[in-house]
Amino acid sequence: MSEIRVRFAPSPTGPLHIGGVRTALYNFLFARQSKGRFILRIEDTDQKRFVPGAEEYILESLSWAGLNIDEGPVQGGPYGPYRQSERRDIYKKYSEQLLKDGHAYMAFDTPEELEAMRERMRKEGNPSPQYNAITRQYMKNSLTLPADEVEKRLAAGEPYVIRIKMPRNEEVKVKDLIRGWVSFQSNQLDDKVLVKADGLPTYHLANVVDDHLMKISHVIRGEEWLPSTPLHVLLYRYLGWEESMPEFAHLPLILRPDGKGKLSKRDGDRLGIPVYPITWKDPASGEESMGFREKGFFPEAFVNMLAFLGWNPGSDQEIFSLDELIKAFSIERIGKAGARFDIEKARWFNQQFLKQKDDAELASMLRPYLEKEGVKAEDAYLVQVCRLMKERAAFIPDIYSEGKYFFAPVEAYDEKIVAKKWNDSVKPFFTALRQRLTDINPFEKEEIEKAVKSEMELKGMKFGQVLPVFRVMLCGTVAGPPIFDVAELLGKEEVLMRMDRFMERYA
RNA sequence: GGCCCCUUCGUCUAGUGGUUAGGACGCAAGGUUUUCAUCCUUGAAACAGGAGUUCGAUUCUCCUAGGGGCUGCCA
Repeated sequence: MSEIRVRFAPSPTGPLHIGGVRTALYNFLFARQSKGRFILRIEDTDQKRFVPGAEEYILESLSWAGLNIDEGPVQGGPYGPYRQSERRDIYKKYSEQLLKDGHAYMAFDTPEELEAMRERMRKEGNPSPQYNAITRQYMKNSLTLPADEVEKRLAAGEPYVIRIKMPRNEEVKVKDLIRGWVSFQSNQLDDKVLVKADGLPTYHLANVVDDHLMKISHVIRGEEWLPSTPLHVLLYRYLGWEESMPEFAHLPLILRPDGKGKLSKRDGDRLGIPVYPITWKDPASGEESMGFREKGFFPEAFVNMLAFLGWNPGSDQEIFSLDELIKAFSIERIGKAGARFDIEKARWFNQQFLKQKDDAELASMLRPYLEKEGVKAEDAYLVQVCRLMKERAAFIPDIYSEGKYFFAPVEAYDEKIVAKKWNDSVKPFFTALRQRLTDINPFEKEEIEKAVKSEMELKGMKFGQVLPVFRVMLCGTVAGPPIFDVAELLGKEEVLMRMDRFMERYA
């Protein structure tokens, strides 16, 4: 069996969204499990849509997700260059071959003329006019123009495009690994532009030529490409490569969480959910869209979540490391239907990974967030905070946002609890407790608990009367880790200060 | 509009010509926890509709509906 070689071929027209990352992921998993090669090819044949920084963004996103590239523009490889704009000359040879063999022709129609033709046909009731076997007869191309006229135009340097000459009445069958055989009628297809007036190929030609030259064995891409696959099959045939044509697998799309349509940037803005792997700042508008990374997602969780959007292992296991995914992945188990992205499930995945991390690791991951907030804390202290908070967090930043009281004095007290529980019968209790705590050395949770309990007994009070108040004094809220743990970690001095502050305020 | 793809709980999905249609997220209830969270238990929740094939269809076929994609000198 020949080597498995797959490619991820984005165009650098903006940030990758999670559908793109998932496509990259499936390619990557397939390559790794079959000991094949994972190739990155930048499809930048449309210079008009080039967005600065997009290629770097793609690279960084893949790298963050742990999808290491074997061959690509940065790492090179035996079939480079891996940027289509640098392969200009390569395509020329093949477009000329198609021309020579009569499978393609030159068309001199200006964009205006094309638009006029379409407008005319729309008026005649054709909602999507095509440049095809019928209409090409009325257009300016090397099929309709006299040979000398063509020569003249060429000599004059008149711009032209090269179009495929779509055959009539042919059935073109596409074998898709996910959907089985899909067949198309060539009459329904149009004479797609293969080479643009600027001399660069369109996706269709470049993609077929490169996949062949780069010895791609499997084309795993989004479902939006299925309708143009018959065109690609024809191109392989006309170029004489049908025997070694890659296998195709068209992935179902990722749909938006609510409503209709596929996931888009607007959904992210509207629903406050990330749609990009890492934060993207639009160079034109300066607008920033937050990424999964910046939201606090672990790359492992992100990848795990993504893998399950359209694929499943056929077992009950849901938590997978990248290596486990590589072992378990199979194209056969990719679903056919579009998958709706669910932020709640994504959150759950992240929480599962967070729970697995040890306290020190969490602490070092939390550190950058604290620095951003201007919060200082000792390493050992941070580790302890993580130990107490990790059961309560789904994301690293939650450890801070849900546990600010570990790093700063309480700003706001839960007034409902204060109103309900802070009364004249508990006030003396805390005055006495404060005194008892003063004498505890070392200030450890068992001793603190003992002090609280014995004072409770003395005053004949119940946990429910006392503990919520103690908690609000120290944390401001009734939610949080076991209160004696919190007290110990805060330390005697801080605990006493917070008690004083509270009692003064609500005296 | 045309072409193509798709359709199991709200969501991600498993599954089979005869099953109590399974799991996960979320939701609800209960338990554990002095709180919150975790954890445990339980519950509600689905085969789009209609024909046909069949002793029997969620499963196979067709039709309908719904959803999605494509329909550019974009990818």
